[in-house]
Amino acid sequence: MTELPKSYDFHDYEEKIYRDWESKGYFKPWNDPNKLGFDPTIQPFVIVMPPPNITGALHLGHALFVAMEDLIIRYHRMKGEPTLWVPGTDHAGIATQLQVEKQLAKEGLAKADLGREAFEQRVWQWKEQYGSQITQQIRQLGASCDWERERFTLDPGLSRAVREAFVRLYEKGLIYRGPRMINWSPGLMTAVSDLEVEYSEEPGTLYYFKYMLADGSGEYIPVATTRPETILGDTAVAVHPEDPRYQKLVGKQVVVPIIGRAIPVIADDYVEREFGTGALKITPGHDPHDYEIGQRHNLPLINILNKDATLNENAGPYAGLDRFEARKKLWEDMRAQGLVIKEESYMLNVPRSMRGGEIIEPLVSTQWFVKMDSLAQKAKTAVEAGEIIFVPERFTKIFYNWMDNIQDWCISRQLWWGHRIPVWYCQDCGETIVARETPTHCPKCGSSRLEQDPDVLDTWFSSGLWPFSVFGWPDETSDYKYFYPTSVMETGYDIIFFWVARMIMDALEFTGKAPFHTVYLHGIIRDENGEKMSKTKGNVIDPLELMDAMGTDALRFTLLVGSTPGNDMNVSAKKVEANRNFTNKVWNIGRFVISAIDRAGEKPTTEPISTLSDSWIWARMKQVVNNVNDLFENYQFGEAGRQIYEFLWNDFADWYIEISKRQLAQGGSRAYFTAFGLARVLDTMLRLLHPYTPFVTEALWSYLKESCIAAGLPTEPRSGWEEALIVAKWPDRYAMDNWDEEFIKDFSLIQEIVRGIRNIRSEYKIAPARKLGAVLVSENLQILLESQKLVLCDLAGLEEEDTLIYTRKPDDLEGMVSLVVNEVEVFLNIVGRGDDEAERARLEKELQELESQISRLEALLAGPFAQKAPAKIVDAEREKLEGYRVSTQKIREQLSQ
RNA sequence: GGGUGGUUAGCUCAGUUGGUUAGAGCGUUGCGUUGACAUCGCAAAGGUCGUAGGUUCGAGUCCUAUACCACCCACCA
Repeated sequence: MTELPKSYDFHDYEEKIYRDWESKGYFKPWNDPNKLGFDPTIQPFVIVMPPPNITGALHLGHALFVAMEDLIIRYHRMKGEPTLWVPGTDHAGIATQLQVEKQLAKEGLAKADLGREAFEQRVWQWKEQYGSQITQQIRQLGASCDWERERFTLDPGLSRAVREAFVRLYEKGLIYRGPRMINWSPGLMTAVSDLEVEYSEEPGTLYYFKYMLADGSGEYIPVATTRPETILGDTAVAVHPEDPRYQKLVGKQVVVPIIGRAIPVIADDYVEREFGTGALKITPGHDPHDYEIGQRHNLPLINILNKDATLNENAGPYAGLDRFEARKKLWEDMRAQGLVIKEESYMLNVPRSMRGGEIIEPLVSTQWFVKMDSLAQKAKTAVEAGEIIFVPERFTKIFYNWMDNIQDWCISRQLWWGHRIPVWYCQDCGETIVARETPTHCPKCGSSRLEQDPDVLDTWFSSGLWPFSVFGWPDETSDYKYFYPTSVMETGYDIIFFWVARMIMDALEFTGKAPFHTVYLHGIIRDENGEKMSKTKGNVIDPLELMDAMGTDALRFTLLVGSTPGNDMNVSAKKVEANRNFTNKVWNIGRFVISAIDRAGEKPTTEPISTLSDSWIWARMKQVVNNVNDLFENYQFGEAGRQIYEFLWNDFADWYIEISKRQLAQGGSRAYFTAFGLARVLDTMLRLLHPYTPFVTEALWSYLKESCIAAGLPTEPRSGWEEALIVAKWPDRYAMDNWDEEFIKDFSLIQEIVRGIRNIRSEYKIAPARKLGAVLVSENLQILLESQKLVLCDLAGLEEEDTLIYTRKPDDLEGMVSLVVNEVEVFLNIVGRGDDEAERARLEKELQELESQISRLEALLAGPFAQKAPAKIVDAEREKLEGYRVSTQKIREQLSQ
């Protein structure tokens, strides 16, 4: 006998259940290449977890992907596939370095005080201390991943993979080093990639000024700029070749304000004649377009910025000033010299660093780059060939678009935390050595004076290798051979370019295989008003708090059911609360079922004929199982969850359990088989629900199992109880029989009658406890009604002895309240009901509604619909019309009495 | 400038081969402790599915145009 507490207290179960799962090894694939009896022919199901940053405290975005992946993993595990989910964390170069620098700052230290080695050590310390926090929180979410295979992007093995990848790309000529225009982050003091720059619209100024001709004629070319300080780096002024205003000036020299350098006027058709003054100052050192123009015209390139965005010695009198100070000062000086024409307010698109938020400066710098076009084309081809599909599909186009316009990727970062670039420079002969392992001497001159490139690689360089580096690549390990390529990549659409695209390119390049066959993309989580959550807005919802207050299952269910693939999702505590109620509902369904089983008694020798209710709930359950299977195969987890929820609450709890109470009270074989039926439905539904709410289902299922065994209930068609729900068999599709539909149809009629009677009771304010007498009349359904009399009485509050069922209307119905459901007439004996007028009005209203439906259907069936629509659809409408007609006629009769 | 998503009940959202009275949760209103559940039950109110055209026997669902919101890509000084 199991007595469960009245409400589900998740605190009692979550931690314990998780520990139990893990200790029993359920998170590990049952078919493992490192174990005896391994069968390589069985296809595994594999997900590699998008590694969260070690800096991260768990946020709802993590909670969403963990819940989603865990759902997919649990589903496949229950289907019996060897299932592996590889967890891990990312070293997150910039983010982590900043975090540690912040910590140092509190001690009054800068990283330079420590020096590189000590600083790196400090970061490792930090990682030891805080890096496990996030994985601990992921456990709390119920993630059933194989923690023995946990990886970190800076692990020795994965670092080796990074060097291997770098060297291979270099040897193929796909990695090169050179001066290029890059995005420089003065705050972070490093180069960043194009993807790490965000543009924000901000009000600013367009400055108009004079570029005086060098010939002293006093003539000038008017030029406009948004960044006056870059004037100091100008090496030409460009005009459109066919611009009549300036044509004659092409080839002449003009003078750079203040510093007096003479530069040429050139012609280039990049210049738009209509924009600004039609003349463009060219700063090849600090503008991507100017850089290209400079290349075309062989212009010199002047860098005016230091790494911290102060001006350097090329800025003459402004050297040492911050870029914005210099802008102000220079403009004042130019005004004093009469070079200023005007200022105009102007909407700027300011490039800002995604991380630090400060303004990015484009400048020319020597960095390492990956040549992308050939990699991208290969990736695109693979997707076109269907080797990888995106869910939802629309992201395929976005993917192609990026691949077609891809730029080379700047991969070097001027940071200390990350994968050091595996390149050494000979201090004697200047040779560049690119190697997998640290070289001892220069292969060219033999010198041992080698210095490694000080830079590290973009964090995403190692992330791109993740799907295979976690399995030991470049070694052909047994894990790599069995588990790679993986199955599904589940992640947010916001990192398609950063990560998904690069994984695909890298995998094809290095392993020759697509790294996964499906990319499932989820959306971004927002607050209840659709705004992005941010600390400054103060609208951040902490998943840990939610879990603590409402339970992990409630949070998971909310995230899983509230989202549609690829769409953003608004989350509020209210929603989680609603699902907390659902977990409690499930708990109480279990509580009821288990107590029924405990009282089931001895197995009787004969099995009674199933009631309509029994057949109905079973048929409905089969429908749900089949739907859920279909939906899962199409990644429609939200809809599947909703159907499970609806079935459990609205069909099973609200109707069937209520009905079962009477069946249980009847005792004997009826009670026994009712309990058995309850157990079977609950067992099946817990299986379906488990991937969503693993804890409450696991807890309940073990009680259910215990009770069933104690009661000696059979488990067929299964041969016995599994060890635990997490490894229990997933419900396969059922074959639906045509009588299933009949059960559902018949039962719906009973439901409609019950609802109709309840409705009237409510209208007439009849106390729920008060039983009513009733007369039911139906020519054709009398047998069905008779068989369901008890159900009707129980659910609609009718007095059993005063409830009569006829095929013909008796005469003594005077003064009873009536209603019509299809061809069934119901007369309720309501003493002390309202006046006849009100009753008349009610019937007339109903009649009106029916008549409008009838005329609608008559018109429909008289039109071309009858000829053109499929016969099945037309017949259904005809049948409906017939039903309405019968009902109308009955109401008319009642009105005429 | 190019592209994507959204616009459905007071609020937050479902609605995948177009099928004919459009669904849920929350909120609202009225009743209520029958052998699990007040984290509950019963009943009810509430929507011309952004707008305008079109295709079709039939459109929330497909096509065209358009408005507004959000986002992505590109970045004309």
